[in-house]
Amino acid sequence: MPDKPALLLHDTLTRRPIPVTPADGKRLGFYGCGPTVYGPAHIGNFRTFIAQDVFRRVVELSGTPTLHVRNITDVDDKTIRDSVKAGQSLTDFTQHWTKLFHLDCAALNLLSPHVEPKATEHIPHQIKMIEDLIKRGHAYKAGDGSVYFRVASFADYGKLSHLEDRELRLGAAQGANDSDEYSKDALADFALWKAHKPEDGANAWDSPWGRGRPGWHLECSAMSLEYLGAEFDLHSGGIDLIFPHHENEIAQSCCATGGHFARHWMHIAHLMVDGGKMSKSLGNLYTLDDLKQRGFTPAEVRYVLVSGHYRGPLNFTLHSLDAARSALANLVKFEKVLRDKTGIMAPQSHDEFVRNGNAGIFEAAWLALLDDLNVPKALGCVFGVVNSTKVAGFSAADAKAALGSLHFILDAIGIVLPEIIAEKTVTVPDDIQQLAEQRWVAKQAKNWAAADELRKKLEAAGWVIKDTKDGFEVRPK
RNA sequence: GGCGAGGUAGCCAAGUGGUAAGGCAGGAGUCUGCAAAACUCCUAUGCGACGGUUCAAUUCCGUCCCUCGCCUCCA
Repeated sequence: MPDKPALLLHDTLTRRPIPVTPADGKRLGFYGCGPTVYGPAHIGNFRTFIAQDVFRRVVELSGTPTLHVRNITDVDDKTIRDSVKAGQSLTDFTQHWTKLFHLDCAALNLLSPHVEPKATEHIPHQIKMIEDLIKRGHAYKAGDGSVYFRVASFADYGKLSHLEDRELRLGAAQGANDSDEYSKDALADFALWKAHKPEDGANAWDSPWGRGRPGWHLECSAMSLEYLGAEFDLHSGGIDLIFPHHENEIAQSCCATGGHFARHWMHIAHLMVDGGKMSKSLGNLYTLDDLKQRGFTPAEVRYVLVSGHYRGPLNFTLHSLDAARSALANLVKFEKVLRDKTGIMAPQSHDEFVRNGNAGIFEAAWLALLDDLNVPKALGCVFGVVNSTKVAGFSAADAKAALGSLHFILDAIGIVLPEIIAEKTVTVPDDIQQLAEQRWVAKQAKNWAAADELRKKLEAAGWVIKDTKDGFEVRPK
């Protein structure tokens, strides 16, 4: 592949754009922190997963295969608490929400990770890592049977989040009585293994330190090691995970393996709603189902979530979904005009266009994607091309090339055009059809008053008439 | 208090040391009996405020105001 430009991606650690390349020169291994499955994921969660999805698509379309690992967190305080509340086993409870998560992912056109490991299925891996950390002097067992990571033992701690002298701040940040933390040597130390507590119920595993369960951060370290190795190409997640989650992962992994862990860090900014933060109490925390119930499609939701740069906050509003619908409709129209020009009547397989595709007339949009995944700029470029392209002068071959390029760029962003509305068959009730025909007759007779009267009647019934060259169409309003 | 992100038209949102992409919404026109569609065109002397550097700043620097995130288990 001659001089394919690599994706330039901002790196959280060095705070500058760095070309994304696989260390082994073949396949790019990356880990994305997945959901904690204790309820429906909200659109803020999906903003992150969609950004990771676009990342993967761009890398793959630029010619580099990926190995995508995204975990399922199926054991932590909340999953335990809520499964107990629901009277279900932890497994049943988390499987339920995992299933729903997968449905949402599919609806939003997210590529499935190649590996999707669950925390509960990697307890031995996590125990092994704790043992290594104790052996190397980075962890210690506390009086209550919990095991903690000794932050002071890792000189690079804080490098990712750029937090300095954290110890000094901890007094202020720490709640007055945190009974969970009494046995730690230092406030900054964090749990690798949490000793069993009564409220954990049956959710405990045997370990060299007694029954208990792994700490949250550990699963990602253990599972990334298992599937990607001690060092891998990129790690990503929501911006809020920088500290402490990713900082702790780095500490654990580097100290346990002696490797350097992730080479590149990508973090996605938060989604805001109506100019403010999303929160349950404000009633502005939307799930995909919420929006579907309001009549919006997952494609529209994806369009909105992708329409702001991943490193900046994005303001979500219901109105933006309306805007997305119109914008998508315009893309559909453009696509149809091109398709008509090619003479291809039936919708072709999306893959067929993409497979041999290249950015072509959408080169500028593709370059925007390669420059730190600038999707909003790319979309601007796409519409610029759509507006300025005179398809009328195209040959069938031109149209086919343009069609392939359009699908290539849309595929990179993960946009799937909705079914063309005009092609949907709608059953028109007989009485409506009759009225429409009466109007047509009146129109032919140039009886405008009667024709308009009938049009009004139809509109009142919820139907709209559109005259065409040599006939008319009746459609639901 | 520390670290970070951001404040660009009615709404959403790119971008640049040389005079503001794109989407939505809105407006005008052509064409249609009307309507729809289609096509054409228009819509920020302005980029939070105030200073500074510069021939030139929305873009660089400084101060300030506001919003949002993180500061031990929130994407």
